[in-house]
Amino acid sequence: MSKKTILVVDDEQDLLDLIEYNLRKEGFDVLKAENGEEGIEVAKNFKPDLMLLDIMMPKMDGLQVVDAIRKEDSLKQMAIIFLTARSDEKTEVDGLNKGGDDYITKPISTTKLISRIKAVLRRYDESTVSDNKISVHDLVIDRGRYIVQRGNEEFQLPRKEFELVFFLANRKGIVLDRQTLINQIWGDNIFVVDRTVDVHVRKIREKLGDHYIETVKGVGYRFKE
Amino acid sequence: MSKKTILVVDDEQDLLDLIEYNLRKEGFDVLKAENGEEGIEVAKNFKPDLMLLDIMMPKMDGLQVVDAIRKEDSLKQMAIIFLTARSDEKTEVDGLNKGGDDYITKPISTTKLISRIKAVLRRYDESTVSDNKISVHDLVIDRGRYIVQRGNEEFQLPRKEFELVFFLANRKGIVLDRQTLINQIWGDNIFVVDRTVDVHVRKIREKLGDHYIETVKGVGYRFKE
DNA sequence: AAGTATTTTTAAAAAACTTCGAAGACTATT
DNA sequence: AATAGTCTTCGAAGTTTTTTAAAAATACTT
Repeated sequence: MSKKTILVVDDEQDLLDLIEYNLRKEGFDVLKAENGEEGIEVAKNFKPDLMLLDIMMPKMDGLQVVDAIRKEDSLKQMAIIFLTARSDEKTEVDGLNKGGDDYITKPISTTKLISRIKAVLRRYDESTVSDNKISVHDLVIDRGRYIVQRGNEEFQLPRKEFELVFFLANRKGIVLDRQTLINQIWGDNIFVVDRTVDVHVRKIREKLGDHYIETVKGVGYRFKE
Repeated sequence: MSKKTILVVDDEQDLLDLIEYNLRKEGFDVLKAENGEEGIEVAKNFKPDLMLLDIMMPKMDGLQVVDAIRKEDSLKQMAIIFLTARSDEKTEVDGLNKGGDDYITKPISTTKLISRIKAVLRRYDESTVSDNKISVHDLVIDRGRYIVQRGNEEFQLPRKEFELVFFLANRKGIVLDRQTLINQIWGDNIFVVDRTVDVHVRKIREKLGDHYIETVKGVGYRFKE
């Protein structure tokens, strides 16, 4: 199973760093955001597997963030774990209907955090097995079968190419720069030259046709809206 | 598939109503009970397909309820999902050993609840239907006799090879990575080198021909659609 | 229109992955 | 305890994919 990405949203910079450090040590990819709005933005762009969300934040609080997220079709199936300042009855009840999968009270125990995260992700995997399939334009990109279909045609793309279209297609319309693509598909600590992305894009276009992936000069690539 | 009936057992009236509302919206029939004894009673009388069971309840707790139910022959095959106050490792283990199919932590996410219920019911249906014999393409794979037939030909595959084709054939089209195959066929905590899978695939291809199992480089194997 | 920056192509090297052949370990049966 | 059939591991050999590097093409700027 591939590397999971976790988005941590909290207004305390220190805590953010601490959590990041510990999650990375466990082999997760980590994204950070310091407030609700930013969190939503990052979530939309990167589709993390799980979001660790502080409930108490200035401006937009955690529950509002959840509301916003559950409205997004593409984010509906992301797991969410709340961070609460204290196990406060009221908060708990509020969260009940809001769509969190679990909650953890501060101060945070690292061990607890990790095991809770793993538990949620594990449960998630089981119920989401066949959910990695997306239709865009005239294509069906099916990660279960590792196949791209167009009508009766079937394309068997090699792994990196496949992951690349799949990733782009899941974020159609938005431009992703090369480094982002590398971080997401190759992994954060892998070093590859960014021309590599170009070559893969080219191969995809060769096979699927060049009207799916658009290049935005000076920035990166984008799946056609 | 006919309409499924779900029995919800919880001592909080509010939660009971909330859950009922959401389940009905999803097209389930819903039964309710406010304590363990009542739950057992209703279960016996109505034979629901699935029981949503709070672990923490006054008088008779959830685990006792399960004990009682698993004794009843007529209820043995009902699915059970636990509701727990918090994801507490110990409860988790206890509960799953006791014969629950899944558990959900409060606060409850409606979306999650629904998808979890569907997943469990799906699994149930699958395991009840056609368990031991499957026809794919020109093959009949019969687990009762450990034999694969093609026309008049009969192949007697050794156990591991057999389990492997059988497993793949039951999921035809979808790509399974080696680790998954190992976990499923060899067992979760058994350690075998993943080349082992390759060798078994090769043996199968030697005997049955190589047009059944396809290799997806970098990912795993897949039974041909 | 020339010059600069960026992307696309191409080709070849490097890395990753699968297959194959063979041998040793293990099991069950006689 | 010997035999036959299975299962697992290992190390090439053979493929395919991935990456790099460099030339050609394209877009952008002044």
